[in-house]
Amino acid sequence: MLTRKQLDLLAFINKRMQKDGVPPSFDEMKEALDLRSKSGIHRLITALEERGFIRRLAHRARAIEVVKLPETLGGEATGFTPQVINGGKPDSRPPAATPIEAIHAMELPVMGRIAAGVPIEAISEVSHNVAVPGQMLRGGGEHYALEVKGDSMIEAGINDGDVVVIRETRTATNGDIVVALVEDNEATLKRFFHRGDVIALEAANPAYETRVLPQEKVKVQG
Amino acid sequence: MLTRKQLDLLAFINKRMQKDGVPPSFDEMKEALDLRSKSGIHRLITALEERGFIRRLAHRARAIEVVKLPETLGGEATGFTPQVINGGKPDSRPPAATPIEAIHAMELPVMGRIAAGVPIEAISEVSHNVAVPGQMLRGGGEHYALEVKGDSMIEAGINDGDVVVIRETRTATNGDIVVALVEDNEATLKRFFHRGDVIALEAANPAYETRVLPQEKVKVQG
DNA sequence: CAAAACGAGAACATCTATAGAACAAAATAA
DNA sequence: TTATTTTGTTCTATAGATGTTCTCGTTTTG
Repeated sequence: MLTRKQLDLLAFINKRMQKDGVPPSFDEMKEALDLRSKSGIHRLITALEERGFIRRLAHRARAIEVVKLPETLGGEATGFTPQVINGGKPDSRPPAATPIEAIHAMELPVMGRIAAGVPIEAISEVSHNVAVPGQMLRGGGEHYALEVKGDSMIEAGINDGDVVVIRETRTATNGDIVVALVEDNEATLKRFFHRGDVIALEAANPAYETRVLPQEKVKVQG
Repeated sequence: MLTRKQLDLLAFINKRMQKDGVPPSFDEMKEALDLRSKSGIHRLITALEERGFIRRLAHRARAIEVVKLPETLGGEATGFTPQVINGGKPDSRPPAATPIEAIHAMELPVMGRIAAGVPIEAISEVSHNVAVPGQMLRGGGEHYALEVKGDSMIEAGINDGDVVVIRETRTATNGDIVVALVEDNEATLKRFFHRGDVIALEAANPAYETRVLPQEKVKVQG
């Protein structure tokens, strides 16, 4: 797939990206490959682009991005034996090279933990961030993330330790799973129901009871 | 992808966002990069926007948002253990050789559906892609995604309709959740146990039985 | 509302970077 | 070996990146 020089160059670019965060210029690549002219680099770059290993923005300085790496540079190194599967079974192994196409994703702050079962103290500080695909952030508004403590929502597919993405809002409709602030000091993750003038917070686990609270004591947070 | 200045500016903006919660003004950026004019900043900002690293509202003060960070600034935090279902041994490949760790998210092909309960036909074609945060992909190797059909793994947090991320491998240790190919024509998602010279595939749902099969009839796929 | 803060962008100069033609030598494949 | 591809070089033309100064609207805020 790649010639020696092309591989060398790709390895160099990749190394520089890892180290500096900035792709090398043609001149720097020239130095690295011990050439006396940038023109050769230009051809190698073109070849790499043509083969899909790098991507570039035309006419932009240093606008190089490594898209995939060949196996020999570390995409895959294990010694598993590729088995031949018969019977018309499509071999579903992904292509040899590792696609690392970046997509639209955002960092969301994990604000702390929230109880899915027993309410714990209200939302506290930011602990760290998680990357979340853009698709999860539809609908506008501010989003944040919480780590779930407890198992009351287990039947809704939310388990202890899961990180949930919350869209900030003050309103909810029946059946929504919401972060509710109860009496201004307990945050809890429950399913929301409006019954007359009270609000029911129901867990998705029979082991927990539904809590019914006066409207004014419940604040929907997300 | 980015030039030095662009990277510096992006890093500065990001830092300020983390610290103050408010993006810096052009003047503040000007100071930070030791320029005498905001105009240069304006151009850098434009370049960053063009490359998709920041997003802006035109004609709004400080209306800058960092959308993504290049690998090297990787705010990629720790702690979050994603519910990645992958079979296979821990992988000790050096980070530098594993580019996918550095990427925030990538598209994985959903290769089809897999039975968590009753085995269905083996893995078939690519249906679509899903975005997966880079953190789920650590450990090197090839990854792909499968949509889960059935509910046998429900107690492991894997429900009907979930999309699981699979890391391709041929080996597994006891207790791993694996995609197993049984008798070359049924793919199934189960917990893997090696018992003497037979292999047990156990569902995480009491309603399903553990299947015990001769070693040679089971092939671990991921 | 009005002053202060802020952002958009034109114009100019300087330096760096990329594009690519042209030709020769070396490596590889047929 | 011959044909083809890959490499190495030199040179030139264009274009991008950056720094600077100034001007002109808009937005924020007291």
